[in-house]
Amino acid sequence: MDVRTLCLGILTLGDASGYEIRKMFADDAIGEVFDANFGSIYPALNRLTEEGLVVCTAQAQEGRPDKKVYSITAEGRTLFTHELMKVPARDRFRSEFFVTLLFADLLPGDRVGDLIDGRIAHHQQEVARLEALARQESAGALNTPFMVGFGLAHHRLAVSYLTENRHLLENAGSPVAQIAE
Amino acid sequence: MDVRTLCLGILTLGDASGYEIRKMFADDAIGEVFDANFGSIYPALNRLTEEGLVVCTAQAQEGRPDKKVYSITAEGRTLFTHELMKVPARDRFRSEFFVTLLFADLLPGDRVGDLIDGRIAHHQQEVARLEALARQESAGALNTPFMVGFGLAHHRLAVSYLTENRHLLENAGSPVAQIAE
DNA sequence: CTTGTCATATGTCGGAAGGATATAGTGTGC
DNA sequence: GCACACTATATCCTTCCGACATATGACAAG
Repeated sequence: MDVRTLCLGILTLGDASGYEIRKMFADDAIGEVFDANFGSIYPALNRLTEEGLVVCTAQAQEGRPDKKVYSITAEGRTLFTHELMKVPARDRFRSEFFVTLLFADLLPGDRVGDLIDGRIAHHQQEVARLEALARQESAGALNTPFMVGFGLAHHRLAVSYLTENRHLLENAGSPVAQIAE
Repeated sequence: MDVRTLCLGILTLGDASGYEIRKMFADDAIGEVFDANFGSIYPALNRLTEEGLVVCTAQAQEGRPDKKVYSITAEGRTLFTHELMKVPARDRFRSEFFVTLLFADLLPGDRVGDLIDGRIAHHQQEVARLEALARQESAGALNTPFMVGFGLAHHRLAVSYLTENRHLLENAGSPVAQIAE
């Protein structure tokens, strides 16, 4: 499942421009489970257009630059449905934050605490953002209670895990603490 | 932080071959927070060797093919420490499974349940695997209680979240359920 | 009035890497 | 002897990530 397929999926829910699609990944709950940015979205949309899976209509706007709105074709819908029936590939995850924590004993003593504090704050911001999203009446078709709830559970776990387990790391590089052990 | 940096980090903990490094990503807790496979590990090691950040020693083995063991240089250590002090980039996550669930209403009625069942089973296997890892006396330097605990928390959350919230999806495509609503 | 910032828009480039594939050696089971 | 699994190294091609570029329009600050 590539970004092209994701764009098809999003367009099954309604027409959108490249910029709007990218905003969905950035702001909506779909961004909790899939990441895509301009560098892949625009080439994907261009390719889909060439392949007749979407059609593109240029629109002028007032107070804003012109935009290109993409609509899915019947062929595009068929392909997306077919892709959806495939066995999902395994998840992919990379976190530089956690890799850094893995080598916490190489960091200066207060660096680990700072990193963890900053990270907890980030997750709390995300919780607040998703809670606000959940409260919206017209949150958008991508922000189902299931998806928003998953994002919330995910960020809340991170906060609680870091809070409860930071003690395992925070004295790791401290010679005084190691002498005490 | 790229795979090259990750290889350097792993080699600070001891010499290893490309295959062993890849096995760490596949089997150890580091694989819960960073994904790398042959396609990126070997080019990374070759590049690190060219740049003098690691040195490579070919070793013959009994009962197995020969292997190339990589050792980090002092220059490599310095670079890794320097990289570790950088602000970690944001996490990257993609899950075809959850994307598929996002379009659950396009799936046949029992497909969603099958996907969720299979997914829960997968997470439970991972929990069992990590629990066994946590019980090992010599689990390896990469399998710290913090990292293993994070992986366990993560998979356990997935199981409980899917179990408790699958009802939001499983009647999604059912006309009978929608009439009842 | 000018400059800077932000949001809305589209787009591209170069390097990294993901998945699949290839090859080789060794051992085990049928 | 063949198939399979594990240990090993390696590569290829497609995708995409992060940074960057450009344009339009609105707004704020000096």
